[in-house]
Amino acid sequence: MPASDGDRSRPRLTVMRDVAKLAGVSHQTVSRVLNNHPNVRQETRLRVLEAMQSLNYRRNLAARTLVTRQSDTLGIIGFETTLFGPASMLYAIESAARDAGYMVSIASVRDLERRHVTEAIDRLTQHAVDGVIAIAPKLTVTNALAQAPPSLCCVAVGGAGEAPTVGIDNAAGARLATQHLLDLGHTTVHHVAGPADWPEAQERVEGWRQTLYAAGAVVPPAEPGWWDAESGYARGRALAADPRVTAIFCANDRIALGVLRALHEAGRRVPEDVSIIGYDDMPDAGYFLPPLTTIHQDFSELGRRALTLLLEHMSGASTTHRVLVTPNLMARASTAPPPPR
Amino acid sequence: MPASDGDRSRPRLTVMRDVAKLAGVSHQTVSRVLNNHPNVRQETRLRVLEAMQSLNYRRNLAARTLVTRQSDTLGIIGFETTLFGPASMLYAIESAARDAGYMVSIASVRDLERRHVTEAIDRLTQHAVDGVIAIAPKLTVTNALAQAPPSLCCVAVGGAGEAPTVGIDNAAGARLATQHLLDLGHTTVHHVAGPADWPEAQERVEGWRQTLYAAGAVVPPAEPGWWDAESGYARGRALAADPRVTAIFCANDRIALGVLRALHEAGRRVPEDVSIIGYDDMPDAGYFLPPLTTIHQDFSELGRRALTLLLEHMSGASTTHRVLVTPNLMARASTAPPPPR
DNA sequence: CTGTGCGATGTTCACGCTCACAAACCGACA
DNA sequence: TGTCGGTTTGTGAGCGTGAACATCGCACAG
Repeated sequence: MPASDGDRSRPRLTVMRDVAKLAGVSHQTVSRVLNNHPNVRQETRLRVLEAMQSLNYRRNLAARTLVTRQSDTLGIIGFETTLFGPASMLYAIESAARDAGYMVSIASVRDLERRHVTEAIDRLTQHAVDGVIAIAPKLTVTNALAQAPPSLCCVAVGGAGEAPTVGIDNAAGARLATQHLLDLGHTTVHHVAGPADWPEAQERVEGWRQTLYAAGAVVPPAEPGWWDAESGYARGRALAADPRVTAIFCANDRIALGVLRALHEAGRRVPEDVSIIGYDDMPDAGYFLPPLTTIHQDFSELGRRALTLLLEHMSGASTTHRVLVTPNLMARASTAPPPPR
Repeated sequence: MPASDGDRSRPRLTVMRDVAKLAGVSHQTVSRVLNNHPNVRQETRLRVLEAMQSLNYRRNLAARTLVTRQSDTLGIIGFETTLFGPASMLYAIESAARDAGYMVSIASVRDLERRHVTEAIDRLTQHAVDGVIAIAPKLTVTNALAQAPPSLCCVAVGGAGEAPTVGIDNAAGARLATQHLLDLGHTTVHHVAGPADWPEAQERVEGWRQTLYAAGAVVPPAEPGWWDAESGYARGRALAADPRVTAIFCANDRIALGVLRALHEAGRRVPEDVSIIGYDDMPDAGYFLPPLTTIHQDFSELGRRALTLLLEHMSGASTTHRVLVTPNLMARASTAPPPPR
């Protein structure tokens, strides 16, 4: 003989109706309590809350999403998230999102071909995210973002382009770095740049160039490279061989590490012979040989700002297009006045 | 006068019924096509697919989740994901998950108090994830995991504990490192350990100790510290002051960086006077001064294994409890035979 | 010619929730 | 006492999908 029906294969989880029955109200009242609707008598509310607690009730978000069409979930499009910068942004965004009551889904992109970005947006859309933040250091991304369905709010972090953007003020950081070296007495500053197709790298080049120009200093050529120590080492060797080089601004700390090694091998001391300044203030930059002067960026602030901007756009309350976070200088031992000539 | 009803506030998105109508079938047939049900005539299938394409139909996953109780989403509990190791694991897991058709939601944990971990599990549960992978370098996490609702499959990455675990074989890595130094002729090897409450750090201590013991070498004391260069620097100064120290195994590369600096300041050359070996092979370890010999870990492999294990457990096909990935040695310039006495 | 079995398709219901609307209730005031 | 404005609560419908069951057509054996 069959047992009482209803307990088939599925475990039969606690739903609103159960809470309602226990509290002696309708399911709608439970819903009201859950959504903090004002028109619920205090006593009723308490009874419902108690019932929820004793049944260990959790509302089914899928059902909620089905009817409200919003998921309280944000999508993040990630790129190169094993690097310190992007990883920090990711973390910062996630933290801010959580504090704002959002869940975060992540869609990493192996390379920045537009196709892959579009596909990532697609996956996120299908999972009904309410908005998207893209860690988007290249133009392809921000532009692909602009082509997302108009109902989907997107914000780009880092880089530049058509979509609303939040970023570190790279030009300002580069100016800070360059000016610091000029102020120490160097007649000019060399630059080891990042990749040419990354806006962040270009903005740093720009800030560096402007500062030199404004100071009436010679602007040496700056050939681009990749973001790693290997690239810094390769170009550092060339710079080390040139005795006129007394100050080098590196597009990031990893590049600086490579340059440091190249100078060391060439027998040029830092900072006595050559001053080096990096960018990022990655962990342990203070323990390089010598400790690296660098530009510090507040990634948590960046994440918070990105989230705020996204929420503003989602609620239609803002049309701000670009938000910049100001970086600051961390002076350490790798910079000093130039050697007496 | 009111316009035709149905187009109220909400944009009225394309649903199965629309596709069905266009293809001249019932919505259920559309559902069958979508789920690759075998019993659909080829011709019908094509007609439906065509209709889906022309309407740009995407199925509503919330509705699907509501009825199937599964979301094709995995949860990741992240800790310290701005560090290289965890960030790499995160990325690797996400990649593997995507290839397996899963979306990934992330819940970062600021600190590893059990309370916070439980809370993270809670958030993920509420969002109906099908399973959880925790980046869990401390016991609190794996144990909290074991307390998750039994219906929720959890796998821990890194560390050890009650839940099924995937990790790098830290003891093996430590043996590799220690043996490498012994083989070079050092009479014993000192160790700068990681935090005492991190299993990964303890396993490294254990592997180091075993190797020394097996070789009949003196086992020096190894006081624990944190994972960063500052900690390495502090303990490096003490070691640098002891002329008997000729070989140091550091629990990770960042610690090694700090030790390197301490030795440098004390005027002890690496590797001529002292050999140093790290752990992690973080990016640019090959550009330290000197390039760091270290233990390399394959994080992608780790991520893939973690996902595989989780899926196996979810399908009930496996009871494997612990999976280990073998690390290998990256010999670079920071290790050499001891100085002649 | 009828019955049987199977593949292809349609019908109906349930998933758990929110929304719109209706009903009940309460005090106030003419 | 009746009506009115407001608050509190209940009822029913519908969100888009998948599962169970019903139906239909057809081939083939008896």
